[in-house]
Amino acid sequence: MSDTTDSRFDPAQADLRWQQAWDDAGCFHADSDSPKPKSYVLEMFPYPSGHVHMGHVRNYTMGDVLARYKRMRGFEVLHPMGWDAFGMPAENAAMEKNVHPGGWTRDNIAHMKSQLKRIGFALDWSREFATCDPEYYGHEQALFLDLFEAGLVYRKESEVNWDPVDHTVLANEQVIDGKGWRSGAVVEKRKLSQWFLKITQFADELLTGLDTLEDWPEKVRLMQENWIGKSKGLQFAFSLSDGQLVEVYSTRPDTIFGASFVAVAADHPIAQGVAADNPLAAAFIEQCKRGGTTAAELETAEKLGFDTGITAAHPLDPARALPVYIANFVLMDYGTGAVMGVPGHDQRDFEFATKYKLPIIRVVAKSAADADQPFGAAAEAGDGVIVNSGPLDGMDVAAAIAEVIARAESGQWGSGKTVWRLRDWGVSRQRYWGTPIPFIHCAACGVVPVPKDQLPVALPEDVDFSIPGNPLAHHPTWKHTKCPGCGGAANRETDTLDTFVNSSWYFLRFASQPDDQPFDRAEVEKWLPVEQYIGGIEHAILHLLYARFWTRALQHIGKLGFAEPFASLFTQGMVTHETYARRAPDDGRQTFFTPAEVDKRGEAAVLKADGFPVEIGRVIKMSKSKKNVVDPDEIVARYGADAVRWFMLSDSPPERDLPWSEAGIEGCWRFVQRLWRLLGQYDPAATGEDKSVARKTHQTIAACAEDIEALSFNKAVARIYELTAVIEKSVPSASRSEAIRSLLLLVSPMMPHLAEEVWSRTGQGGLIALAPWPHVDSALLVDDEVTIAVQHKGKLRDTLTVAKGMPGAELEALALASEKVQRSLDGAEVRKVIVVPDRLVNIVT
RNA sequence: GCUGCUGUAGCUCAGUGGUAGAGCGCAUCCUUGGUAAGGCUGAGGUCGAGAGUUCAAUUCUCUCCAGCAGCACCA
Repeated sequence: MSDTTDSRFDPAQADLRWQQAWDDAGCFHADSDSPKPKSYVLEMFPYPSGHVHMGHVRNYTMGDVLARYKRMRGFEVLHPMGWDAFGMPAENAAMEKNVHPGGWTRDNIAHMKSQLKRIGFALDWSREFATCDPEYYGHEQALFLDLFEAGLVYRKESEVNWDPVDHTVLANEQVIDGKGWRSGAVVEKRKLSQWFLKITQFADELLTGLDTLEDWPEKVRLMQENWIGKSKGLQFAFSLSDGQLVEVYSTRPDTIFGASFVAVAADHPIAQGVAADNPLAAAFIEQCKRGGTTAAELETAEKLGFDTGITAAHPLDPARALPVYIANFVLMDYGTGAVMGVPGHDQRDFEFATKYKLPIIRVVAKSAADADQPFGAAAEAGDGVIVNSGPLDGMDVAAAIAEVIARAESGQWGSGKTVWRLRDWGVSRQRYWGTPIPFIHCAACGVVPVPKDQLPVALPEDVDFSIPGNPLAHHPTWKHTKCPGCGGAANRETDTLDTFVNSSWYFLRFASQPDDQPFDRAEVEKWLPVEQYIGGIEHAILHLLYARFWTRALQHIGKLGFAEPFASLFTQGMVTHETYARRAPDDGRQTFFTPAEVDKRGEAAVLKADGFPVEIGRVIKMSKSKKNVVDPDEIVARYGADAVRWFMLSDSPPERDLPWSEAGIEGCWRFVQRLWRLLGQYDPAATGEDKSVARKTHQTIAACAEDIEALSFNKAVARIYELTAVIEKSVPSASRSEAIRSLLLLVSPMMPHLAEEVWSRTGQGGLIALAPWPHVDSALLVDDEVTIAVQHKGKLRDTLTVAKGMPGAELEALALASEKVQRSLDGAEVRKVIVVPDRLVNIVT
């Protein structure tokens, strides 16, 4: 019966053979001209750090299962791979190991590619590229020039976040708690001329566009919404006693009659002006600047102010003069850098007013009768009716806001304004290993774009990393060139582009890669938008917002016909592992050990080297510093690609973290072998029907399809376990053989090597990678017999097995006739019987 | 502080207005020619807590508790 003579599946033999067979057959080559419906499955491309880690394996396994499944369903699938190859680590390696960033990156790519191939991913490697390829970044330079012509690129002097360790500028979002996201160094402020992309021009579109992204996680949409940070309010000016004007912004102009002071930021011009001839004010400003910026420090920081002695006239009650303070809690870079203080209805203002004994005026109350209710220990920021506000009294908050804005506009002392938290995207980096910004600085002509026929502006190969700062800037010859305008001597721009620019359009280049332009619009539009994009939640804001912006910008200049690149987004969880450590007895510092150095004995663990116990710590994301990493190469070498792939899909829902464990991978390995034995029993000659097996088979096929389409791989896995158990317990029949064949097809996207091996040994033609998904007989999806629960006093007393659809009256009679039920009733009077057909009978006494 | 997510077997998770499930782990036993293994059987649950709606709530509603994540002097 069995054609599989080997008693065990040997991945070391099979994996490589089938990977070669797929390559030879060109199975995963995506044909842009195919008449089939198209599906673009994309995982976020990796940075070539040198090693594939478990997080990559999980990410790419998910995409791979989906891609293989889609192909089985008759789609022409684009599932590409490439390399996000520019960035700091290559330069760090260059400095530390005295290698060239390009060579280091190329070596890493070669190694990681071989690792990915060993896991058997169904990728179209013919479309592979690295963002450090001059062809790629040359096209990127061309796109950058296009955006420049469209007015979406500009240069301005701005205060920047300077990382003193990396010697580079950081975007706001790359500064975390005042420190560089990569170096961890405390960031300094510097003024530099920088290149910017006008992302703010699309702020509203990027915000409203989120509503169209129904297949994105709610969480990610919310994070982007917060990041864009739209707020509506009134911007207006106070006339000051010294003759100046100060602009303030408020989202609650309805509370304007509750204002009891004006506060400006320490670096506001008014504050600077006061400080110029008041040493006390200058000292206070210095004190503000020393204040910490971490969340914890801000939480506990006391609200502090300095009374400038200046007063501001209230625009709706000119008799009132409000004191003007310099305050440590007002930020210069949001709104106008100055606020009106309304202590009654803003917690910060409340704390400030309490400290400096300023009036706290109630202007919003539960009802008009509560107009003089005293405040408790906090401000009241909620809704209500306006009181103590002259012409606004009796209005609700929304009406009062509209009224104040209308009065400000007609009185010409202010106007309604929308303020965004989002800033333009500073893309200049003072580094070597990035896309050179294609501009030339000419003393006569100014800043001139490099003509497109001179692209790419290629990086020089000979660079010196021994001097701190930008190697491009101190290269002896590279920057010297001729001005395209006047032909005179000129200098190249030595800044390079933020690497997030590289990843803002790579998904377009995967779809179409002509030599003479970045992409062909028609071809891109055949594939895009990406049907399913999969990656880590850490890119929820930066990469995904930039890619959305870039796509919209290209649409804006007529290069694309769609606005959103990723129709559906999935953010997968991390791969985690427990940690093993010992604490030094003197200072309590932890020394961590790798899983390989440790022997687990039940709940405890000992160090192999000395046999003494180690502490088992929390289950956290695999990281080098905690040494809780498992190397995919070793695991694949021991268990083969399929067991690892299976582990990545089973147990945890894909959006949640997946705890790696030795026991887990062992279980997967055993299941691979169990399947091997079962699938080898395929016998096309068997006869006879087994309805329950047939039913289970078709139910599983239908459910697995739904699960895979919803990316609920763990559910599909659970159903495959169930079907496996059912088939194992069945006796030979045609139904059983069909079940085995279906099971083989169901597992083939997840365990492709095992599946090919069985497919070939059981004499089925061709490659299973190209076979269609099994057909579902919908007649077999419903059971024709059902089990009915019989309850009395809320407890189960008996079950009945009856034909599906039996009428309620018959069920009731059968239930009451049950011996077990009669025993439970014990002669009690039946008051009511609830019958739910095909489900249960409940007898109430 | 605000927002979101999650609480079901020892672990990781399915599931449902009506009989509480799977895999792993654990225990007993069998096999020792599928053997760095295979199999039988079994134990194990206040479905986070409380209240409400209902004949019936793990499921629906409300309140609370715990854990995780993101955001945050954003005016």
